Amino acid sequence: MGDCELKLSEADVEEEWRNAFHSDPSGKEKYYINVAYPYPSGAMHVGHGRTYIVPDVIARFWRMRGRQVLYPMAFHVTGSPVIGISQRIARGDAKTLSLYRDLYKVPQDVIERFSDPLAIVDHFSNEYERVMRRLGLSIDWRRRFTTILPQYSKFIEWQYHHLNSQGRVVRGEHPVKYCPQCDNPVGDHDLLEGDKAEVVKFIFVHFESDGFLIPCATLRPETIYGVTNLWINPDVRYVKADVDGTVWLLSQEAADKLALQKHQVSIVGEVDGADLIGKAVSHPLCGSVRILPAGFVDPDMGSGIVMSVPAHAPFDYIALVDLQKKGEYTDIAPVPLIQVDGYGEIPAKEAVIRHNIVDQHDPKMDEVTQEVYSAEFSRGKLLARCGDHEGKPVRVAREDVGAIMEAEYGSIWFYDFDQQPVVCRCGSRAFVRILDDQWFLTYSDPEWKQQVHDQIEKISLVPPEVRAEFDRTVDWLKDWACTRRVGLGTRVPWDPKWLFEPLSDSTLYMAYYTIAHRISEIPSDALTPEVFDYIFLGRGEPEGVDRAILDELRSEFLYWYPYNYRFSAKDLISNHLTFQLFHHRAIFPDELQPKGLVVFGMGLLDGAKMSSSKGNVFLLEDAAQEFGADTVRMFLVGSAEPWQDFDWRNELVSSVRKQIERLITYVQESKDATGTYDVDAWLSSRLQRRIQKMTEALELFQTRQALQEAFFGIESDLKWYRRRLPAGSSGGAVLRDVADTWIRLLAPIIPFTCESLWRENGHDGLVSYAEWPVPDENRINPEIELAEELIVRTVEDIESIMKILPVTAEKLTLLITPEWKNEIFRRVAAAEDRRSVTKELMKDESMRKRGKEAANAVPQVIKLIHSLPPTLVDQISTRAPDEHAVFSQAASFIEREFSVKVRILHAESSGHAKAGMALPFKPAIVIE
RNA sequence: GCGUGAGUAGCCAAGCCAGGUCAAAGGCGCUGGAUUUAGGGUCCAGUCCCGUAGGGGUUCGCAGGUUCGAAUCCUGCCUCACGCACCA
Repeated sequence: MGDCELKLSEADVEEEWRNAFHSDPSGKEKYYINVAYPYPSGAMHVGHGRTYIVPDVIARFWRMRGRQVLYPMAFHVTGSPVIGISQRIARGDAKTLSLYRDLYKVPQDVIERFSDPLAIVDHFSNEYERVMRRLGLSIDWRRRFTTILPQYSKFIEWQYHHLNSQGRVVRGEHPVKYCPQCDNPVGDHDLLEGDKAEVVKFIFVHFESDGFLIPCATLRPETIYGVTNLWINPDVRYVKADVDGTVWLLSQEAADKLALQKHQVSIVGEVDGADLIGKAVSHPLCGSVRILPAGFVDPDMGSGIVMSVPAHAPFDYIALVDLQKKGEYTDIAPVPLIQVDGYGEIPAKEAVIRHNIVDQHDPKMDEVTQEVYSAEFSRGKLLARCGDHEGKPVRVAREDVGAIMEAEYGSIWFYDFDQQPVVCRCGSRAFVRILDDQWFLTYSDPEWKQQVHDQIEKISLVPPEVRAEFDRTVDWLKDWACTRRVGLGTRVPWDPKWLFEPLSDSTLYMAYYTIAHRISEIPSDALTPEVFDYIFLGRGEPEGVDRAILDELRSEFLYWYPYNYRFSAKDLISNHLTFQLFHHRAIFPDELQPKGLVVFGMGLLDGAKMSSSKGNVFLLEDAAQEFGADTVRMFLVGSAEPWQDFDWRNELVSSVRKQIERLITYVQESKDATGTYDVDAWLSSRLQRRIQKMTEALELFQTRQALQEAFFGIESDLKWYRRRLPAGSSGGAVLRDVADTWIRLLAPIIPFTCESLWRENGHDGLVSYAEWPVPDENRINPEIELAEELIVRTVEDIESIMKILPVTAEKLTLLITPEWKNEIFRRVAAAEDRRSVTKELMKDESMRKRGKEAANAVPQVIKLIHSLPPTLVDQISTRAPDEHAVFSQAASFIEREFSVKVRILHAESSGHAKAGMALPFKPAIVIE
């Protein structure tokens, strides 16, 4: 519709806002919110859009309510993804190039610079800012920074200086994916194949034979009690190796892997697998068993030698059966050690039979193995032959037996991938390597955990249900490897070959925002830990920076901190959001701890998960281009509450656009409204309630609910208002007041439109800083609302009768309830036990006089009361409207609505057969 | 498998925590009507089934249970989402 053109385009408004949201400490009460900053390695899609728009709505709301609001933004460029991206682009990788060229629409000349990872983050940081401005985010852009800024690095150094001196950073060992060719750890994005592979921790069970050790890798150490034999591949050449001073027999592959896992390995000899068949080996927990041949044994898995538990491992069972079919080793029988519901004595055997497995090459073997494994792990209990472990659940026994083997029987841990192959992008195979000088944050520290638990109790969480998840996360956290060898970031000051990894350098930056715009002017060399101590902790006598400046920074920090709310998607609860609580607790005093967290749901696109790599994304800028920024905003905050998942569907979005157009048309039409009408007071009264409800909703971050009230609520009030006006009228001067209020209520959500309308309605300043509407108690009029409610309900009744009436109505008579039924209504409403009301009432002389008529009315009234909202029941019983007067006044309205002659009569004086149906708030209706 | 949360009419989504207000708000979609209506606007009505008087019947993942009464409380089951670690 072309007639709702706005004076100011979105671009005009964006320009007016360019510097409008710079925020400095003032005499006003502050409101500081922040969001998890983006990693700018690609373009923003609509899912990102909501993450930043919801806080913007909140920021705009509180700004209008007179708070000094700070909403800052920065960019997280720490880590290694962009390094991988830049290398893939340099290499001309088609998939990556297509993603950046076709999906993100990066110009060719810019892509060419992307072989430098910094060019990528620079480019997309600027893009983010541009698109965020396009969407109207009221951010103080002066405070923008990236996490590799020298000043920020100094800040991180300061943070870790404290954590380290508190003993919260410790050295330990950690398994990583590692490429021997590149001599470097590799991230998932650095892999050609196996990027989903996980590192699994096996235990080596050491069997002994002729003075050397035979290790068998297993995840199920408790099954040692059921070992009947070992498996070895007769076609593989094994090696004898000196491992940490003892001679082991294992595959060459396993020996190589061990060498990467902090073991001294040197090969001392070779043995054919075939030569080992039949040898006896022993372990103290299972005694002596023999080595048997099996073709399924892979030298690249574990040690290349497998311990066999035929009672519980289908592979072992079927391999044994295969041999026995040939008449060999018939003296070996499965030894059960686990009892599990749903299976008999030998679960592996049952499963194999149930699935009709013929031999060990059956493709169903993996599935069968998984089935038995799962059943035993979740429900299994150990049998008597397991000694002290009898009766223990499998998951407990597994831990216990593993620990005993490690402590008493020389077992070691062995790491390997859960799938093969894992290949580095250099083409070489990747392995698990143990880095023994890795730095850890001691999140496992029970005292620290307790402090965080205490903090979680005090913090405001939205929605409150996530509290349990935070607590669980704190309990579950172990020490966190907080450093990496490759990537962008800040070096560990005391061990500069390491960098702080991304989740560990982004836990305190909300504090950095408060001074970011000022500190960038100070040379980083001057930013010693003492300087930050002064700014953030208020102590010390730092040199090198003008004290007056430091005092200003200190006071700005104290003005804003602690932050009021931090926003983030729910997938960060289990790491980032909880980490930052740990760090705040460790560094800042009680009064500076985070006050609140808001957790978002996830975004879907046409019902499917949004994913850049799968191309299932809708870019935010494209959305703004196609629908307008306000439409995008209104859809994103209105289609679901922030913590719920939302689904972007283009056809739903276009209807939002029509809604905004209706608003514009309404406001523009209301400009000339004059005069007064009877219903004005009702509209005014309703408006006050809408203001109140929307305000409450936004205070609770319920953007959807807020929109329901402020948009659809007011719209539906207006529809009824217009319907109630005399024929030919388009409404009174009250509409101008409604328009002014409406614009302000919607300004946080659709600020571009509202900014323009506000201007058009003759206001000078920005609506972004206009005063938030406050409900005017004097204009709330319950009597009028109640009277109008009576009319609404009656009109609905008339409509539903008309609908099923075959004849055209000419006359309509409303029969008003007699006063004594009002008395019954009041008595029933007030009664504790509604079942005995009749008896009570009949004790009353005046009621008894009416006899059966009164007795019949009671159940009718009870039913009526049950069907009305309790607040309405209260109102009717405390101040029942003069129904005759209400309808007399509305008679011409009803006549017009239904094209009938209307009469209003008292039921008692009518004598009509339907007169008895008249009840309070429900007149009898006679249509003829 | 473990942890957390969720399953409501064609779709989205309120309500459930504090049982009767619930055939269940609101929006979208769809259907019909009105409109000097451009077949994409606006307004009105309908949208589980039945009904020539404002009513009745069957519903809120499935199966039970508690209660005078359950979408709302309890138990079991099924399904889905997020997380399960060194990664943004």
